[in-house]
Formats: sequence, structure tokens, C-alpha cells
Amino acid sequence: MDISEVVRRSGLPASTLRFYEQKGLIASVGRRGLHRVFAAGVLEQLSLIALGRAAGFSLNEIAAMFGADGRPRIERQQLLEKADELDQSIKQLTAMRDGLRHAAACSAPSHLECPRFRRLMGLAGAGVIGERRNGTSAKT
Amino acid sequence: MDISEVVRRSGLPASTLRFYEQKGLIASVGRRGLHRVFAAGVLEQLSLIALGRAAGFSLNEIAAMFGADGRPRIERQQLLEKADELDQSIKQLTAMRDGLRHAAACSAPSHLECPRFRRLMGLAGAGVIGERRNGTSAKT
DNA sequence: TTGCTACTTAAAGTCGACTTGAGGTCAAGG
DNA sequence: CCTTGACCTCAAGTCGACTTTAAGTAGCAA
Repeated sequence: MDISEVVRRSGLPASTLRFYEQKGLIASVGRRGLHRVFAAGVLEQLSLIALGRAAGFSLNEIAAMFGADGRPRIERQQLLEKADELDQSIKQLTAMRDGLRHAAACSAPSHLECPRFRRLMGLAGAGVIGERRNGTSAKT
Repeated sequence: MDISEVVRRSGLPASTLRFYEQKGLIASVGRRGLHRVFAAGVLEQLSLIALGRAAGFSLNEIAAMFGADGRPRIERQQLLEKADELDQSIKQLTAMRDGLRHAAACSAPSHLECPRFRRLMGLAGAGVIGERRNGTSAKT
């Protein structure tokens, strides 16, 4: 596959593919002249990368987790730690979602005054304030 | 409360508080001389902001959702849409988490070849590839 | 009153994740 | 063989979210 086909099938712009290659997230299998040639598997790697990004990992973190070949290259232990981080994030997202749904239904003048809302906030916000979740950036 | 107290109680640096004020995310109730004076409620607003950030919303989105007073200022309908977006994100995070846990346990040479892993990926990745969730960027 | 220090502003810098632009190459079709 | 257009590289630009720096001001203890 040449880059244009990857563009077509992945929906990502060529600039992003080159950028990812430069970062070591994907690799071309060679060149035809100047032109990059990609293996079909690159599409799955791109899905994996997209998934990782959507899950809040930075490109560097993803690069640390999977090689340019798409194979995991970190320890089981670390994988489990990442999974635990995700559990934390999921808790927060869930509380935020419930908070929003409640805000849409509740009629307290300010939601900050609504006990239910405050409880949800407390639930999710435990420690959130002033924290910088290592290097994650949620989906856009 | 002066800014130093907010710093102490929130854990956020003063520069961030000024930045948030400038963005209209929070507001000081006035000045003592040059010095900003904040109401106690600002701490809860900061929690709310932190929670929003953790949930993947950008500062602009948060500003659009809540005024500088912390009161929600968007339509119920929009709140529900945000909640639905979060549901989507939660699904992805969950699949990613399960994928990681599975990767830690499974012994396929490459996880891209493991059917279970691929199923998880497909689950979460439905449409993820090449998508840019509007304008969010999670915590750093 | 002096002076320390915590506060102030405005502007510039940083970092991640890309995108854009200028200028160059070459595979393929006519 | 020649042109065309897709691809290439490298550098610089952009955007969000802050942080840092420089230079100034003022509340408060002595």
C-alpha cells in the first residue's frame, strides 16, 4: 500500500502518517523510489493508536507501550498499572456524565447547591483538584 | 480569601488561577488594593473545572458549560449531548482497559493476532480511527 | 516611614500534537 | 522523452493550556 491508500482507508492525513512514522509509532516496510510502502497491518496499528489516544494516552505513552510493529513492549505489570489508571479515569468520566444528566434534570438554582450533584462531584473529584494526570490527553 | 489561600487550598499555582480568571472560568469578588479577593465558592468551581478537564473537556467547553459563577449556562439538551459523548468515551476507555488487562494475561505473539483483543479493539474503535473528538484535550 | 515581600500585569516561552509551506524528486502516462 | 502530479524532506507555524520572566505596586510589620 502506498501512503495515499492508507490515507483513504484510515481517514488520517498523510502528514499525520509521516509524523507518526517519525515518532516511531508506525513503520513503512520500505520505499518504492522515494515513496513509502506500508504493510496492511498498519491500519490496525493506527486503530490501536487512535484507541489509545481516545483512552487518554499521549503519543509518547503509546510509543512506550507498543513498538512500531504494533507489538506490546512493556511489562505485564505496567499494562496492569495502565489499566488501573484507566479505571480511575472511567470513574471520573462516569461521575461527570451522571453529573451532567442530573444537571439536565434537576432544578436547583445552582448545581453547586444541589446535594446530589455535590456528591457526584466529590465522588469523581477525589484528589482531582490540583492534580495533573501524568501525561494523558483525552480525545479531542 | 486572597489568592495565596486559594493556592493553598486548591493546590493550583497562582498563575493558573489568574489564567482561569482571564479565561472567564472563575471570578474574583473584588480587590483589596491590587490583590484579588475570592469567595469561598471558588474552590468548588475549581473542583468542577478539574473534573471537567479530567473528563476530557477543554477549558473553552467548560467555560461554555458553566459561567464564571459556576452556574450551568447551557441548555438541558446540550448537557444531555455532552453526557452521550461521555458515554462514548467511557466505552472506549473501558475497552482499552479490558484490552490492556487481556494483553497482560494473553500470550499471543502479537496481540493484533489475538481474536479476543481484536474484538475489544473493534468494540471501542468503532469509528475512532481518523476521528477528532471536537476540541477536548485531557489533563496534561 | 521605610522596606520587605507577596502580589500585580503583559508578554514571551514551552510542550504536545499536528499542519502548512517551500522547494525538490521521480514513477507513470501520453 | 517529457510533463505532471503525487510524493518527498525540513523548517516553521498553530492551538490549547499553562508557566516563566520582567518590571512594577502596595499591604503590612518594624
